Amino acid sequence: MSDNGAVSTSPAKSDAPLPADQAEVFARSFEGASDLAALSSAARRVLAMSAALFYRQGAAATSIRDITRACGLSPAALYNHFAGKDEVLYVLVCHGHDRLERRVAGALDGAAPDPVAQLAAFAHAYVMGHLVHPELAQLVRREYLHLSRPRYQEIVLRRRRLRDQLRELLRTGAQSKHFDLIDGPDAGATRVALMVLDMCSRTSEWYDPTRNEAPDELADHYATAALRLAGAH
Amino acid sequence: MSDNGAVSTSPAKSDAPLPADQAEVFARSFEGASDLAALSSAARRVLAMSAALFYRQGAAATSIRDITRACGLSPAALYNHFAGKDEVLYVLVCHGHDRLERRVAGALDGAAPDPVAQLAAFAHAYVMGHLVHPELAQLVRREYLHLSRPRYQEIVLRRRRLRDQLRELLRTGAQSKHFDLIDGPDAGATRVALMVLDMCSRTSEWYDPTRNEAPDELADHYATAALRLAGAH
DNA sequence: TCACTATGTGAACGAATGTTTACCCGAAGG
DNA sequence: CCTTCGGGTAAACATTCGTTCACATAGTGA
Repeated sequence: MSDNGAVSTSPAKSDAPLPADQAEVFARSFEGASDLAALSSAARRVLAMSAALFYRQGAAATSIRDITRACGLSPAALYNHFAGKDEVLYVLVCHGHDRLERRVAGALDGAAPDPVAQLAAFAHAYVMGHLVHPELAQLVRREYLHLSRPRYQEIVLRRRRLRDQLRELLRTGAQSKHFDLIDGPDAGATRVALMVLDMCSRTSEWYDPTRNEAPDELADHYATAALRLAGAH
Repeated sequence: MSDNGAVSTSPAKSDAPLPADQAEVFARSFEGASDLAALSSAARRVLAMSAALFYRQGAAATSIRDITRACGLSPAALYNHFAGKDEVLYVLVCHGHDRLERRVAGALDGAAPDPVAQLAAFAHAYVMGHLVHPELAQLVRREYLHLSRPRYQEIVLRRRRLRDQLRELLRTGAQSKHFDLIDGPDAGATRVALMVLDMCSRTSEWYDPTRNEAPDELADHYATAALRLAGAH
């Protein structure tokens, strides 16, 4: 159980924006994406509309006919651009992961090399990655579970890599006494890594730009929270 | 985005236990449930099998025929016990919430009245509620989003109540200087409440009783982590 | 001009969906 | 003994699903 009750931007609401409007929100997140640059404009429209519908009602409840109807196309037209629904979802999920991973890597590169600064940079970037396009983050997180088996496993690996990166950061930082993890450096690093990732990633579920502070302000709070969790000094 | 990569008990795996075996796991969580006591044994079998299948492949991807076939029944038999699939899911989700809410309320009652003890008790009970039957917790959390509109809203309210309880606890504790919240007592309480709930509730996603420590040991760690987040002294 | 490719269409495919209907049986109660 | 009824069935309901097929149209490069 769990969400939290902080439901503001929640799915399947009657007062939610129309799919067409929301599709544009997703389309904006496509700008400058290397993987998506090769796609035709029609394919990108299908992708954006799929994202809006997947976000609104879940990929399982969204039919190909839903997608193509919203695009003003016939169902068969989708197959000119994608092999099927699973591939559409896969492209979206990959896009979301690309964004996040690039952002985190960039932040770690740009920060001072000491563990405390690195942890703060990681948490900050990780939260930012969930707040600049919260809808995309939610979509990815909820729907990657329903990918076909091989694609699902590929995504699991990508997620695991990110977690291992954070855990290693915490472990070495604990050994050099920059952190005071609740448990030892080993078990503690794993646990705290999960705490930080879980806590930060959920921000996309309730974040509402009209009611909450600016993304980087909120990300600052989460970065200092991560330092508290790690017992940084 | 977000899960974390700590996927151990994850859904839709080929090496996952058979639905029949897993149904028994869910059935064990039904014991002593007041709401479910009135149900016939056949209804409980349907419920347990539904839980196993919902957990394994999602409620949207589980057909009534799937459920009844696994129970050795005809599709029509389900309608002797439930109004439809939505009601089956609703009963399961309510059951999960009942368990958690009762556990948290009991823990708060049994703990010392000072804010620090209350917060620790809340976090401990909240984590325990997610670890004694992690499958049920995962099921509830993933699938309540797909309930019919009115039932979905009812569940949202129940979740919000729990969050408000924790926020109030943090707010008054901050005013009495027991906590040092990152922000002021107001904005800080909301934020820290979300951090604690989000962090704790995700435990059910990766917890594996064969690889991790005992539930109450892990809950202890999360309780002290919550105290760190709140800046308790 | 001609072939080609990209992008679209309508119609159909078989399979699966949630649900309803009419019917059946075995046990409990008067 | 006969009725009632909870719990079960088979069969059919109208939809919807993802996908494929044969075909149309438009622009492009040779």
